[in-house]
Amino acid sequence: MAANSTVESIILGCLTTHPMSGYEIKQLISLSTSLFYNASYGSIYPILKKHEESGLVSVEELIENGRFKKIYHLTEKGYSAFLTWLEETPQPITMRNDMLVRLFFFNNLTREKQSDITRMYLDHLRDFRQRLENIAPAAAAYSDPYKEYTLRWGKDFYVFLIEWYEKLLSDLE
Amino acid sequence: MAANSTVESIILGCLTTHPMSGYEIKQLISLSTSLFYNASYGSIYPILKKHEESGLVSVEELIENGRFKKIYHLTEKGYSAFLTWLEETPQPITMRNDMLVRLFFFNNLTREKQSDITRMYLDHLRDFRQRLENIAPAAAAYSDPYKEYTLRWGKDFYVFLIEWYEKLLSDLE
DNA sequence: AAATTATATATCATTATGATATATGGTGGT
DNA sequence: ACCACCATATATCATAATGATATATAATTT
Repeated sequence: MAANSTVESIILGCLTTHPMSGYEIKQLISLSTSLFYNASYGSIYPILKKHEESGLVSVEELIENGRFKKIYHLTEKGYSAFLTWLEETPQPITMRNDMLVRLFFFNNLTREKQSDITRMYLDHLRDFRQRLENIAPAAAAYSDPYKEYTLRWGKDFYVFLIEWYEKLLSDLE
Repeated sequence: MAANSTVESIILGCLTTHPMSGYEIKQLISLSTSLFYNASYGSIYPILKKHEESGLVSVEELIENGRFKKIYHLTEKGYSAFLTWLEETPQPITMRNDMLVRLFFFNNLTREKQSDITRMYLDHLRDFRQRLENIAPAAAAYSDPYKEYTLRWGKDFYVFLIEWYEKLLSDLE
């Protein structure tokens, strides 16, 4: 019923595999969806509290190795709300692409500084792409083809970006 | 001097071409950078006030056709702060990609619903791409190659997305 | 003449980030 | 054995940004 936001739904989605703590949800998001949709502790903990109040999750409080811990379980109502969200029309992409803003105003820089910035950015893109390649084997162990698809998207996107800025750099020189 | 944020710098960047009102800045952003970096009135007006207090812009208040209006001028200090920001290392991309979150959790849907959502999304992408093609002639009139580059990036990105989801759809079917 | 759209500024509740605070358990080095 | 550091774990807060709404007038369309 509840018209959940995307972050609210990601949290429910994480809990579909197994019950976990807020900390583990954050870890999972960082390793998987963060490339295309991130969430901070400052979002996650308040949303978990809200989900509890709405009955979408239930909380199991326990002490593990002497450490206090809250394990969140997805309720039937929570899974139903998640499915309702999942079937909705996807929202358009929004992004914060700092490099493109700089390119937009490149006419204020010398040709040399333009090339410097583009080269620096290409280094970052190549580095990031390599990190995505490195986590590929771990993701393959998921045995969920859709998790692999989203990782594939990330790699394809960074290949697109690298080729695009390589072309830009050669145009500048 | 001032460690400006990207939105703060976009506003300064807009004023490098000619003095304009907050309303005109918003219009300009919507037509140009919004694809890769958007800003709302709720950001723009408070930032303009802040820029005025920092001496990065000066304000000219006037009445045009009986309507009250504030025209913001970039000061030398403002242009200098803009250049300082422009030469900094670009920040990594962050995005909100709702469709990829749904794909990440596609295992919770029937094959038919998966295809429906993907097809709907492809319609949206094709529509959006067409709108980008339509504004191309207007942007060409800028006579600034870097403005054209960023528009080119937008079009290339949407071509990438359309091809990617066409492939996904054929995999699903 | 009426309705709608465009111009123009401003604020507000809500959402989200990034940083910080607090605390304990485990690991590695000397 | 001790210390430093890192991982686990929850929580809050100032700051930032959105999307909506309020207000007002001019211009355009019906």
